[in-house]
Amino acid sequence: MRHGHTLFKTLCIALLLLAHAIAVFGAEDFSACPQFFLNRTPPAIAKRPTDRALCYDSFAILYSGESKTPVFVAERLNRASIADAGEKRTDKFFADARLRSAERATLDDYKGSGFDRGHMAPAADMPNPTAMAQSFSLANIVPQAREHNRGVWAKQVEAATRKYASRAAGDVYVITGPVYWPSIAESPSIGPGRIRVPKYLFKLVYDQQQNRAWAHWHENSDATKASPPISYNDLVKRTQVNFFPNTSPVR
DNA sequence: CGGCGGGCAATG
DNA sequence: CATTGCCCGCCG
Repeated sequence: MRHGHTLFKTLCIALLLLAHAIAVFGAEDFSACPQFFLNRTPPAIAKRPTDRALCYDSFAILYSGESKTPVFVAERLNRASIADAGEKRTDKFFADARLRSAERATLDDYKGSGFDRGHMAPAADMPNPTAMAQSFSLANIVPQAREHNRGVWAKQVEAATRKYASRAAGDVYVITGPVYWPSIAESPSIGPGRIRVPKYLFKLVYDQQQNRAWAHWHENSDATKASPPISYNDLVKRTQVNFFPNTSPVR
């Protein structure tokens, strides 16, 4: 009797710990890190079987075990977070142990591929050493054309977004991600793990104070030049993702 | 031009 | 493993 009671208590504690672990790591959804999403509401998207929600200190990832890249990465930037940014880069990329080995990218996949390991949530956005280190998870990375990554994307897109957030009155919600050919399976890939190479990259920026949104849309190519942002509605049409449910931003 | 952000690769 | 040097594009 006494023994049974103790066993029951132990089981209860184990279940609570498990539930807590799932919440912390966001294994099933983004309930552990809603703060990175406008109105604490993640994009409305039909999840594929290998998609996984991952929470980090300063960003959240919906990760695809099919493409072995993010589906999207969400951040919330503001004047304070940008003021804290500027950590020294660690450059320690790593295969993310939170993902099943069959569904994660490895360092080998990118090595010698000819593509840069391009951040979706940029390292330079990160406000502290932990977040900086986490940003080098390959779950936050896509194969990106070298000169695109270091040139127009780094300056006209990433740095420009930081600059905007540093001057914004309130929070700026940013969602960055890859776009593939109509079928991921037909998309080119790198490495033994067949990491898919995006056809396009987008970065959606939303200023909550002004209810304004715009999106950078770039072909993942060394030849890509700076281009004016597209509208929120155009991005929704091109990606078929309702990024901001129940919100209608203006341009 | 130097500095910065984003990388790669060779070396100990 | 960490360090170092190098490259690139862009900005002021």
